[in-house]
Amino acid sequence: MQRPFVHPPIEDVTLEAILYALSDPARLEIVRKLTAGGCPMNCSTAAPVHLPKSTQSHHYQVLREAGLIRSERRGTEVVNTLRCSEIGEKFPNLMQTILKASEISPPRP
Amino acid sequence: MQRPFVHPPIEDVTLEAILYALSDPARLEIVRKLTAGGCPMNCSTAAPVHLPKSTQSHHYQVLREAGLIRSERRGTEVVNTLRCSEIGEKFPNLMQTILKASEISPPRP
DNA sequence: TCAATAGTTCAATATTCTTGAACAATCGGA
DNA sequence: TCCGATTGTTCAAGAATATTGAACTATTGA
Repeated sequence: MQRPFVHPPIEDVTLEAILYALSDPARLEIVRKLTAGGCPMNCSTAAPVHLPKSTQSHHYQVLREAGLIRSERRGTEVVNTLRCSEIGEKFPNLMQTILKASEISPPRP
Repeated sequence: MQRPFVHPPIEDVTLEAILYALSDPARLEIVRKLTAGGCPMNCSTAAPVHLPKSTQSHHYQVLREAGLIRSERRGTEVVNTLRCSEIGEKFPNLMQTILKASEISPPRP
């Protein structure tokens, strides 16, 4: 049996959990795609392609539990949406500023 | 022999490392104190009192390696300063917005 | 009914965190 | 100068998390 998705109410969403969720490159990329593509977007579309699907699934769980995304099953797929407005109300400018910062060129390899 | 502190050049400072460093409540509190107190500030002053000192030392190392603080030995103490201007130039508004968000009331226990 | 699709769950390994204990460096006073 | 106090670092071991292959679930379409 597959467990239903759990989404924390916005009151329980913490800055620390958001920062932690976004501190992983794969998760940050997912959120960037969800923002850019104009949510919603399903898992396989938003996730970096090179990761195993069990790892991807884990990353979505972290994002969900941090309160950043909302996930809904649509048939065989899962559709994810950013919880933009709720987060924007609780933490003004946070997502915009972080996403803007994520456009800065990363250090050379 | 005690190793000298290593501070990454600002080009090597990544958003991910900053977010990760700030995702820990103790480290976020340290940075908040450094900001509020008008840096510089030594370790024992800035760190949450309830943590073992080896843990505190570890948190300063994470902050240092993320590029958030600069540490200098002054006699028996270590003085830490936020690398405000450098970070502010590379990631505009990032620190201000995160620190502002950190003032939001956390969820009830 | 069956195969394909899209994810989830589990379990094992790998990595990272936390912290007590020992150590290092500096300072101030006797 | 020697000693003890102060500040913090380093090490090592156990605790906690992350990663991922493999098995499984649910849904859809033929």
